[in-house]
Amino acid sequence: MVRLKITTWNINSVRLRMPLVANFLAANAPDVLCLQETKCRDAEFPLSEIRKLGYEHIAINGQKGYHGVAIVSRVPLEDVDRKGFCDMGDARHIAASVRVNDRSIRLHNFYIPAGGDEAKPEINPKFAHKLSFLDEMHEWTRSDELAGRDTILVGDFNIAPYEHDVWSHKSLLSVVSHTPVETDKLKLILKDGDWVDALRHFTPADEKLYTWWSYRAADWAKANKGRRLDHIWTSASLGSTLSSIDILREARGWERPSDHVPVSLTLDF
DNA sequence: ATGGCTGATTATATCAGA
Repeated sequence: MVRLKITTWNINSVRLRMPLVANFLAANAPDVLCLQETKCRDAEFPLSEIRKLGYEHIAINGQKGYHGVAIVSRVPLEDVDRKGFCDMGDARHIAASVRVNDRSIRLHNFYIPAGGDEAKPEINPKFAHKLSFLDEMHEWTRSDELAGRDTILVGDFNIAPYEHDVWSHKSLLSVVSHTPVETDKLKLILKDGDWVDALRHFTPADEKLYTWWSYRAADWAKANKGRRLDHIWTSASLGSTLSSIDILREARGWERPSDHVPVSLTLDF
């Protein structure tokens, strides 16, 4: 049997939090770590520090100050690709393939736009961008590029699609990340592509599941007003390989933490 | 009580996050 463990983590500045990345990799040893919000240019990415930890294969798509995604891996990465959804010049996607036995598994790492404050696309261009991004992503998931491939979509989707993906469904219905227009779009992509929502695959629908807790709570753990913004979806072809998931809640309590925690999926081939 | 915070920037206030 071959085991593959993949983690997604919105790191909120990879340079600032490099010590946390090192601790996480040492203790959890995923094969592949997908990062979002790296917040640095490619030339500023801490390549050598990560390589020293045994993760020698690194694909990055960065930009100055904001956004930015990366895939770091212990196993070779093939066919690295970066897509520019919505033609904004944003670094919000990077893809690479890993080989398991005789199968090529395609990984797509996403940082979907947050969408700003107002859930009204006519007055808020950031929310309009988020909705357009979802529409483009939907089209792309139906394209030939994905047809018939073993695929894993991961990342910070910035949407908590289901009632128990937020601390209060009622209070958040008008809050960007949980409004019906965006959760409907995400659920349509999920359904149309026959994707497996790996976190929910292992967790009953009525059980609360969060991957993000705001910095603004006086005591994040006590308030526990979380949202499930980070996701791992697999193609149906990988359904039988899904073994377990892990949401590393304790990472939210680390010193100078990201507001997102690492989310991992283990697959057995 | 969703913003009370956090991070990056040719900074000392502004933008972005969500």
